[in-house]
Amino acid sequence: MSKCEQCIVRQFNSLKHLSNDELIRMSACKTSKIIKKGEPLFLEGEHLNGVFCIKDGICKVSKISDNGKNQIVNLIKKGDLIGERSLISEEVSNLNAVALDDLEVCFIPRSEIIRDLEKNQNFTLDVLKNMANSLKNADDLIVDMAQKSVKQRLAETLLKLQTKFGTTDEGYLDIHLSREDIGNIIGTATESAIRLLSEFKKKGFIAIKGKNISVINETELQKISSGF
Amino acid sequence: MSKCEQCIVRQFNSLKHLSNDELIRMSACKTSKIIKKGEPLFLEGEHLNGVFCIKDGICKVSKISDNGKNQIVNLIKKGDLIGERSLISEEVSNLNAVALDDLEVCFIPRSEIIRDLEKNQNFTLDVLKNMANSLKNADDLIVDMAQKSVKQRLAETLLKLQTKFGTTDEGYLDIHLSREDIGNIIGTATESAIRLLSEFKKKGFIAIKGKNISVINETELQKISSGF
DNA sequence: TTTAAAATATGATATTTGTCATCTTTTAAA
DNA sequence: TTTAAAAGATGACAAATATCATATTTTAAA
Repeated sequence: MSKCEQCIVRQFNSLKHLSNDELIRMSACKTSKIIKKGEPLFLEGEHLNGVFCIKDGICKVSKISDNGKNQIVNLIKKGDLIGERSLISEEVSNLNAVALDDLEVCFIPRSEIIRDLEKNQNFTLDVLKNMANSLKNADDLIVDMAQKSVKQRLAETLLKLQTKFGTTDEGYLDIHLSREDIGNIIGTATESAIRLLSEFKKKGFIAIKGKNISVINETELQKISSGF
Repeated sequence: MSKCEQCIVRQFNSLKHLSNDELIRMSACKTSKIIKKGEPLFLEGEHLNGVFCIKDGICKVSKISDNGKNQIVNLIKKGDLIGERSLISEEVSNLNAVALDDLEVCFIPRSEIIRDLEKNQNFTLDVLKNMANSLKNADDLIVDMAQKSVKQRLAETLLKLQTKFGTTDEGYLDIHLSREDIGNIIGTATESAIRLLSEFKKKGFIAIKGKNISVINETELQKISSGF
């Protein structure tokens, strides 16, 4: 079993504010898991008895609307924590978390996190800062969803994916999404997502090879995203 | 100048966790303001040097999209705090706050709030809980905006307004929104909002008298909201 | 490898929604 | 009160997007 004190991933999230003692205690109670591609980390309505720290892989966070359609609200990657929101609200999860590729996670039990939140002010303040940041991102997304066209949202999403996940040596976005996933991120039918991707490709703004997408003309996508 | 220790509004937000000493210090540094209907409490890009506690009135919180359209992301009422998010992130405001009717607010300087966040764990944890709750609401709104039709969103919004603001003796929603505001909440053109309100009225789901709207058939609106 | 299932692609069409124009009503200022 | 401006209402039309059908390609299981 690996040790939290020596885990590099910790540096990317609020756990970096824990003391050595706290980390040792955490090591003793945490468990590691592998979640296979397509499998859920947790689902809506599920009681999360702790939080997950993503050691490797990407996780899509989504919610089923009243209409029965799936909307991806966030993509979580290596170094992120997930599950704190529900834990802090003392509610069952309001979201689904599903592995986009094979996921390596550590599960930290609820009691341990609560203890740290109550005893370690720096940790709590950092969790608060991250939550504030998530809220800002969510507000921005509300505005985009409400006011931008599907085409604008696709352009914006491609740019955001590039910023968040970077590119491979060949210049492709370092994340593999199905067309359905892309539709579920921008909030449109899969067919519409496919059509617009084809259009962007035909116009030379992007290149596509299967699930590999690369941004060719960032400037043009930026223009489309902001409505010109 | 009124005293925070004796202010009933405090009971509705995180300030209820402050000690008497902390409240006395807050009283000494806070300032009261009246914001006239239509006037901004603060605007996007503005540096908020503190937070506001709403003593009376309703405030619309919005953001201008890249397209130049105004999207209302929240309505804030008596007892709510506003401005903590930007303060915690140490950023300029990402949102506009404009008085929907005459607004009575107290301004609490940044240094005072930061001090309480650093010293009073219960206060911080409550701020965190509220932020977690706001994030959940924001995620729900993202899903609605992305997946529901304008008609569904209008039905849902009317029901939400009733829950949040209640009704007057005559049964009207206890909030006065222009048709433009309603459009800006549900993310549609003012004309579309007007048309759908007329349709709901004609079908007997709601009654309208100027800016007064009352929900007549809650069940039917609920059905529409969830897509039936 | 073979083969069935899933994912991708594209056309045709219907529906939803936005935009623009115009008219009426309400509100607030002179 | 009068009057100009703002808000509300409605029609006509255009644009965006969803839906359904079907074909092709890719993926993964037997």
